[in-house]
Amino acid sequence: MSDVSGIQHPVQVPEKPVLEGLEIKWQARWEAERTYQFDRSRPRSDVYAIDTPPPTVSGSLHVGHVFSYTHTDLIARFQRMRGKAVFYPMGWDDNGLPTERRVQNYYGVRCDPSLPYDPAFVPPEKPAKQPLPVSRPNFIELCNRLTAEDEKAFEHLWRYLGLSVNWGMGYATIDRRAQRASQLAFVRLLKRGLAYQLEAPTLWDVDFRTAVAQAELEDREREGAYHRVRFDRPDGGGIEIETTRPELLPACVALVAHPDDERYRPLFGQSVLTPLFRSRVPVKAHPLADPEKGSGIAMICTFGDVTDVVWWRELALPVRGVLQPNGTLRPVRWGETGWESEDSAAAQAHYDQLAGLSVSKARVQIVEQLKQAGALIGDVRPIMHSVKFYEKGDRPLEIITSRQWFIRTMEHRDALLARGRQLRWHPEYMRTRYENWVSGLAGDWCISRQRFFGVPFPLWYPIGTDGVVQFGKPLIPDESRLPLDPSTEVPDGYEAAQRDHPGGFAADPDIMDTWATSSLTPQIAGRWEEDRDLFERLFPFDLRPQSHEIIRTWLFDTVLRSHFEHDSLPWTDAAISGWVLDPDRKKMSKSKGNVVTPFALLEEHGSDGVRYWAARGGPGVDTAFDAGQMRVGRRLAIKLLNASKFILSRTEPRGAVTHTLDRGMLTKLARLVDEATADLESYNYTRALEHTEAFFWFFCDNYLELVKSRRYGDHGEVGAASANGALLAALSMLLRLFAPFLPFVTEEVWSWWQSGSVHHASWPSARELLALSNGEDDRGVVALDVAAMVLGDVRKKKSEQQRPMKTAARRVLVRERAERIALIDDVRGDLMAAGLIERLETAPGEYGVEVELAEVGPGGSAT
RNA sequence: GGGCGCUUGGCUCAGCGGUAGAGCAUCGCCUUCACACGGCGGGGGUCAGUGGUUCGAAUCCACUAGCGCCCACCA
Repeated sequence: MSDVSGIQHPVQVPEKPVLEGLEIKWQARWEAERTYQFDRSRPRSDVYAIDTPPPTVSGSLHVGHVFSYTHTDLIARFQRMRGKAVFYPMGWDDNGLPTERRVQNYYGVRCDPSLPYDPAFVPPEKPAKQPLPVSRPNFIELCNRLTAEDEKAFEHLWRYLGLSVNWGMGYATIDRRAQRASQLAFVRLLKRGLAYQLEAPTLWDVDFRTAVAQAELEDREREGAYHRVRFDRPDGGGIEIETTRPELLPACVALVAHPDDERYRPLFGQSVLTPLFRSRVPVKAHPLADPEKGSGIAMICTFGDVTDVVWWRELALPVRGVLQPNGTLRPVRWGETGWESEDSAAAQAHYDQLAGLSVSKARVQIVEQLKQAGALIGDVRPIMHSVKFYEKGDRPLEIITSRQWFIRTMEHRDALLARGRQLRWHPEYMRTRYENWVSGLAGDWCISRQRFFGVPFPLWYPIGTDGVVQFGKPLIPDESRLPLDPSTEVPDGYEAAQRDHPGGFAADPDIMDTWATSSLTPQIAGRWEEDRDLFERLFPFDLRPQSHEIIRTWLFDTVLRSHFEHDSLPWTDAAISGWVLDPDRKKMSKSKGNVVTPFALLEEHGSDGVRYWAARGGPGVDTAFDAGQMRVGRRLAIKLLNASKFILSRTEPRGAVTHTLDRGMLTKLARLVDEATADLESYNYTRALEHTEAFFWFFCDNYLELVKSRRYGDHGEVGAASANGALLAALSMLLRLFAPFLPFVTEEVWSWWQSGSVHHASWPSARELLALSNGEDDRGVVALDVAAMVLGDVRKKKSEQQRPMKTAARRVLVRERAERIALIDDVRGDLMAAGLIERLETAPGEYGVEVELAEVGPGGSAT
């Protein structure tokens, strides 16, 4: 390697080097010179492919993004310097609900799919109080418009932070390529029977009016209340149940108790009458019923919670659904099939007071009715209990029967667990989260959503001559037609005029869950089925970086899709980053109002300073937001400028590294290189930085001071040549070791004396150093350490005596073990110069230093 | 209820079987010719608790407590 100590052009060091402006200067240069462009001509074995997380484009990036994206960039830069062609695209997740919501608020509009497209539509200057209804195509235009603006702002921040992304290789989860991949992958699953549709109870958000998946649930503690309600037994007796959802009483289809519960065993197989509605419902036995809860017997409604669904399915009960998609109780005609009652007129009268009410209002109403009927026993007892919410929703989820699309997961659980074991996790223990999730899967993955801004299902259904839509016979387009929107395009063999007419066709009205697209990021970024040559150079990818809370969604879903489509893992390694915590140890998030604007941070501490802080947060470790660490990083970058300026201030004479001290320093550095390389290979970037930094400060505080006088020629030509050779070699190495962490300052210093970018320089190897110093020098290592120790003790003496460091030491006596005394003689000149030692004596013994300082001169100043 | 992780000086963390470490903060000294956006040096911890394994434990094992996260069928 010619660049170990070679100078590639006349050295140009600024008079007073500063960090200010380096971000602007170098990001422009990197863009102009396409420094980080992906070389797609390289074979798979030379490629390092990263499945970058596409950030959600629904507002602004926060410091947590800066944190975790820096981690990925460290790895990308390391791999690039190791000679890999690094595939590092940036996607944007602009598909889905967050964007819809943001567009609604930003422009003050609401999507009304029944309206026709208005090509002349212009959004209001300021959002109106009443949302303006717009057509679906107009709404989608606004989504695209707003996300484009956000994406520009995001790219600006990433460039300023110094992410070495392949700009131009990106994608957006709503763009044509993502739509095609989503639809293509779905159609293939459908043809293989791995996707299916089903009319079934589904978790439903009544505000968003859409189905949601198990992975999008979260529990929240809410106030609720137990209501003790009396059912009548045919023999005239009563039976009391407790419920938190009395409004679902009309939807009650059975009571259930534990099979071993002696209290209720005699009732199994009999039936009882619901209060108010006088419906006859059976009493059933099921092991999930908990004798300890409430009265030990529960009512089963269709559907109050997921346990109801289990009971309904396993006990083969009928459906008596009362909730409609908007969260109100629907009109019901009592006496019809499925709605039998002993007294239909009374049931109807009771129910009519509930129909049309929201769940919460219906609850208040029915409690009143139960009281009047004498069926409510005792007082209502308030409790706190956890309730399932859609993670983005504000009202509890309901369970509503509807037709939805699913991808099979349950019957592939074992294979998916095996995939999880095949994957290399960083840190290793994150694998457990995946295993917990896969083992706990409760149902297949519901991928359909009743929303607007997303990837449509590319399907139509024939309409019978009777006008009934035949959902069981989907019309699947040829793959060559994808992507398509079935609401505007027409299935083969039909005319546009036949849309929504008997004998014609109907489009599938739904869009896909956003994860149904995000789970294909390797395929989308890698241009699967579009650019076969590229895809084969990338897939399976090397790295999926992501945070731990979306292991159950993004990571799992991606593994699933790849397992089905490619019978492979999507990547070999997953690096899981932690969260950024505020000083109260809470996750930083917008809703808590504790988010720091990332751009202001970068401007205040410098991108290198912020990256340093991020790099100190190890893989998977939640890390406190700490401006102090950013200042430390900034100080390190400044030190690098100044130490480099010093080293480059004199480059001649320059020659073979022969001096013990220099050989010792290079040997230490060679050992550091081996360590740091191994650490980075195993994604332990934090340790690599820590060790590099520790070496660098030792190097500045001790080696530079020890070598200073000799490199100026005070001890002859040969010694100076050795010093300068070693200094330049060390600088080259250190710049390259720091380059992934501090890309701006290292590039700046590199440019003072080297050609090309440090980010394409080869990653340092111990071998190139040892070639220069003619092999390892263990003696030199010890000599350097001893010299540093003695120098430290001399300084300590001066400090203790409150004397300036420039105070001379008349006499220094070093006691040291006999075999080390010879080493001291090897570095005697350097040590005496650095410590301003006038007479250096040695004596055998346990290590110890005696220092005799010069007198304080006249007037108190030291001489 | 199950699982995972964490608990080390005032703060943020490293160490993970061999006599307690770093940075920040603090205190003292020094305007030293690369660096005052600085340098040098000092003080400060019975490594959450209890028990065990070991010649030896912050480091391994068990239990306990606190914090965080994930999961769970939450009448």
